[in-house]
Amino acid sequence: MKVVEELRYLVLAIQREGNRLLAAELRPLGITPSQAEVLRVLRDHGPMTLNALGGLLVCETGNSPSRLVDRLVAQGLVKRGIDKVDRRYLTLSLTPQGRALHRRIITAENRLHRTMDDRLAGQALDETISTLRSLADAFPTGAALARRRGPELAHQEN
Amino acid sequence: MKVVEELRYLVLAIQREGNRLLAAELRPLGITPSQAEVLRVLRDHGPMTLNALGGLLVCETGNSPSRLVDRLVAQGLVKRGIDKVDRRYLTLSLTPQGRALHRRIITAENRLHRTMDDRLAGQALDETISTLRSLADAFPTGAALARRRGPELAHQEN
DNA sequence: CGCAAATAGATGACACGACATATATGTCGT
DNA sequence: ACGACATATATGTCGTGTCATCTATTTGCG
Repeated sequence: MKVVEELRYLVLAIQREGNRLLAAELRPLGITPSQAEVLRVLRDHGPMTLNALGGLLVCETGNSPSRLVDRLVAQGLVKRGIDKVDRRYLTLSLTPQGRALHRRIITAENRLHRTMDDRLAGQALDETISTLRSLADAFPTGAALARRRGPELAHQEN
Repeated sequence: MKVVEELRYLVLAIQREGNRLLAAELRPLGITPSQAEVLRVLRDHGPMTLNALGGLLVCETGNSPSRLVDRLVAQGLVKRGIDKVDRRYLTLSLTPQGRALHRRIITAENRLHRTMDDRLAGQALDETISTLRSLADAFPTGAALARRRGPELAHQEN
């Protein structure tokens, strides 16, 4: 098996299992990993339009995450307003419940991160991270992630 | 952002983009990346039951990939027979068309792999691969992958 | 034998993701 | 002001993935 092919399958396997574990941690909170990412981005990067949100999400490319946001609005976690000046734009922001839930999300995510840390048993990750970055940064969602690491915003991280 | 968290998002981004690119390469062939993985496993690991197939797939955990196989059977790429001795078991194998299509799949995958190689620009991947393996191997789908790497060690014939 | 437990697979339900297309709103050239 | 174009968002469709539950078949134990 070619090296890049093994890399491809490893990435697939890790993404699947990570997602499954995170989904299990989040299930008691009534949300999914993708929904959690939306809440995270809205909390860190303030009120924003749907397109801007899409530009910062890793979990969804290209498309406007209308339906993803729909479910969060339906749960009362996100407020969807219409821009007064240009009625095409939405203004998405967390509701107080959304903000409160996000604190519990961080706890759940930290449990996953602890599990991952244990599996990695103190291995250095620097080279791995930088290799994966050079792969990811060339792509839209990788760029989204880079944007969240962001030049301008040094928001507080959990 | 914590290191393992960055790792998690990088893996997500790379998986998404890789899947998108591969899907684009495979679209002219009328199949999806998951379907391609089934054909690959069936070609490499002979006729097998649905559960055994599920045990070698990275793209789907736990469940029997009934519906995934359904579409391949509908396309005439996979033959689904019933075991004469124990009628609970299926016998899945590639049809000649499935075998023929798999050759074209390899070409498509190689185009993706070339793209990935270019992005990685000759960086050494050894450490990255071994780090990711230590993460993946602890999980079922990672184990599936390990089983595919070393078919000789695999005594999972059920 | 006769029936409970186990095993293989199928199916229902739900939320993604991706692509294509549709709708609503705004901008701009003339 | 009008109409083509552009932009933001919504929606239809399809194929996963995941979990829960269901059916069919075989096994095992009295």
